[in-house]
Amino acid sequence: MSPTQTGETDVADATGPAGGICPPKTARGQKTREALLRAAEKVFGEKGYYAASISEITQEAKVAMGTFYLYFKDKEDIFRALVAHMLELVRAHLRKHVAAAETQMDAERLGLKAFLSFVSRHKNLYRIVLDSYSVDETIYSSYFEVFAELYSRRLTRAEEQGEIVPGDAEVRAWCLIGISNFLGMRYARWKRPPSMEKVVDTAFDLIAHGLQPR
Amino acid sequence: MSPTQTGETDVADATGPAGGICPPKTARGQKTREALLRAAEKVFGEKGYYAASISEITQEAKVAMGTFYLYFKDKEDIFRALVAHMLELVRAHLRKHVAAAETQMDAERLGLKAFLSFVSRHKNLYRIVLDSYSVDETIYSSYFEVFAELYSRRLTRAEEQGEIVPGDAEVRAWCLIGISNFLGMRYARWKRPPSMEKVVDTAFDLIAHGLQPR
Amino acid sequence: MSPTQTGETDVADATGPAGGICPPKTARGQKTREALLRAAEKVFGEKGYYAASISEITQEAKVAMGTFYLYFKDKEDIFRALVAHMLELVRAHLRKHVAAAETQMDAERLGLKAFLSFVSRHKNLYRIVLDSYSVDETIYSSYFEVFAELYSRRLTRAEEQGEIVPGDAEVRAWCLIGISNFLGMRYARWKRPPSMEKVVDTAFDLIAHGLQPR
Amino acid sequence: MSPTQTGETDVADATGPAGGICPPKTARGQKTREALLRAAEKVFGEKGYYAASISEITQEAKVAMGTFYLYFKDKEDIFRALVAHMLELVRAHLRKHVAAAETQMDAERLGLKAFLSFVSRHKNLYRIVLDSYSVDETIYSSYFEVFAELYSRRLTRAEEQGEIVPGDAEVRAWCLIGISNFLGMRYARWKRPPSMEKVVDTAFDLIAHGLQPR
DNA sequence: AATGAATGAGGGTTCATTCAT
DNA sequence: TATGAATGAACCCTCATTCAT
Repeated sequence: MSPTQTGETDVADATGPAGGICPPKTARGQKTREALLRAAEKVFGEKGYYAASISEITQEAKVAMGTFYLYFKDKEDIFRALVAHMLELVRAHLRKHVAAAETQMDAERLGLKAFLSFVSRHKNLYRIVLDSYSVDETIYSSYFEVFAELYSRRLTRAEEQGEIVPGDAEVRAWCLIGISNFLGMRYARWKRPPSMEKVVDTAFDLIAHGLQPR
Repeated sequence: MSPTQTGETDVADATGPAGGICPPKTARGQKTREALLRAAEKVFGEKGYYAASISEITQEAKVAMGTFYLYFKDKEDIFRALVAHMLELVRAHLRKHVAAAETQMDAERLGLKAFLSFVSRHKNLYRIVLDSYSVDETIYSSYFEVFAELYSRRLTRAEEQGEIVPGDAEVRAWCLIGISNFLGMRYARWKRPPSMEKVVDTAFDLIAHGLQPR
Repeated sequence: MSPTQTGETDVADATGPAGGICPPKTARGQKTREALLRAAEKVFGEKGYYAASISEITQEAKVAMGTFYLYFKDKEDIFRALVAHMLELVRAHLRKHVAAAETQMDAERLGLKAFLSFVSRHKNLYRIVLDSYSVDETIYSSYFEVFAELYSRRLTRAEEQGEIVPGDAEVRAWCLIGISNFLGMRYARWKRPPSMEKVVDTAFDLIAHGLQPR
Repeated sequence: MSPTQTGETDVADATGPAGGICPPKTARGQKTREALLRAAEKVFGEKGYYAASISEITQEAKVAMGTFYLYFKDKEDIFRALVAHMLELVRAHLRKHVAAAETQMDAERLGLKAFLSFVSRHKNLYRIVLDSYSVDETIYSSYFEVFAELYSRRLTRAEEQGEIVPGDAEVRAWCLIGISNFLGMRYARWKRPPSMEKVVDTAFDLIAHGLQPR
């Protein structure tokens, strides 16, 4: 799954002799751009957006400083591209693990579990997502909005199929996001972490009974 | 409720003109320190930690740059003090509104509502709490840990009194924090915000049924 | 031997509401001034003129910052007073130890030894003397000029009394100062320091034979 | 003789835009670095280490402030490099003038003279060497240790060849350094400077007779 | 005589971005 | 396409000195 280029497309008004950043035209250029994104994930993830410097990224990617600006407009641009990229990774991961679900609530359960397994392996994702709030509140919001819509759709469907008791899908969606988000964030950092099974069971029990028809 | 001085006490070895930060010895000094904290709340809240400069804070507080360093070691120090201060505010607000509750679940409901009303009036709290993650992950964590303990205790008590079905109190606590946190964060920014009544009802319904004995 | 007040007397043009620094009139004031000088010796000696701050001195002396300016015009003023004070100490020490000498060359020998013993007990003297060069070259020069005159007079007398071969007293004086100064500076810091006896013997042998009539 | 890079090599862990100070990779970079060192010699020499500011140095070198940090870690770093550079200059000068000497004591005489001629043309060297003491005592010490070894070796050889009476070479070395150092320092600043011939003759007479076999 | 809060100019340092090659 | 030197605005922080009490 290649990284999207959200950042660049937003800046049609880019000025400058070279006419702004354009997607790489050669295979070599493609390689360089990807190396920069990979480096950005590492550096932003480890040090945070503000503590990280572009030169650290270029060093990590083993290119010269000037090269950076051939592919990204500025520091924020690469960060946006990175967040979009990470979002894609999460969604792909969830899609894969939820595919086998037979009911909406089953999907919910599998999704929760998949999410926990994802973040426990990508702890840096959190640093990046949270940093996005200080960079530009809308990046942060849009990140979660993607999930809000996903959850809303699922809840609506579940309601239609009589799996759950009727209720405001949007509010419930935010509740579910809140649950998985906090569990995910805490899971990796727990003092004495309970087994993932147990976490998922406890949380899903709450959710399932909270929503089930009565 | 006066702001705690977490930050400063950690740095007894600080060097500086006056031999490091020392608590103000006169009433005038106390006033100045508080003015700086108030200014910091405004500036950090509006612009975010990294975009804010110390000189903005001192200008807002109407003191000279150097005065800042009489009371705080650096930008991070005042930020820590501020987070601690805000945490106190939230807790005091919750304490007040939950006092009247007769059952634990009643307390849960009142607390959720109180939290939403608090954050809808202190939108800056969010920016500050989220920024704390980039400043120092542990500030962020410790902020939520306070609530985790509060919720855990309440859930344990509820379980003892037969109000809810048995289950892991810690995991459930993080679920509840996730819910109130995300609802709080979204509530102020909702496109077409539903009434707070409705949000609280929907969320509490989920929680109450999710936990109730069966 | 009380510290001289070189600094203040040089600044008759001091301006300000209080009409400049005036020597303390009360016994209490005298005490405070001396405490400041003692503190200055410690702080300047340990950290160097530029690394030391006035607040360190006032803290060491256990007085408030403002008090400093009741007794000294500024940082440089107390430093000058301190150098003058130290110079007095050295001279007094030498005077005492040289008193018993019967010949000029005997005085030379005893003086060299006394100087080494003085600096090996007052290592900070060196830091202060050398710092004086960056503060104001003339402080440094005047410090050594005192010794140059002392040596010149002694050499002239020695020559008159036939103890030594005739020669330019001033140049020789600087040679002797150079010798005692460098030995003094090195003595305390020697890797495996030879006995002071040996150092003095070796150096005096060179000097005595270098100057003796032939 | 190019300046050594003592300072920089010590700080491999330096952080910074370009990942710390690295030796210039292009001829242009080399030029700039040298311009900075030349500027530093002028500015430090004229104003002293503490009174000099980095921006003065960069202005003198006609480069932007930021450029400084491409080649030097900080003010102290360039100062160390400068001292090392000056030391090289002195040694080269001495080597050249002493080469013709036939005996060790002849070398001593030529060296003394060469040293005086050097410092009378490079008066700033003194300010720099003396300032080095306040910057870091070890710079100052290491500067003189180079000469101590040089003198020690020469004296040992002289002794072996029967040119001088036996004695502790190290103590004598410090005596000789003291002499040339103080004469050098005073020579340029003498009120009514005696001819250099006379100074050298007087001092060498003292030294030669002080050491000659008897 | 003493206090300690307040001042603010001044300097060091960083780093995103540009530019010449 | 790539390089890496150069830029300079922006900001943090220090500390000698003044001032009100």
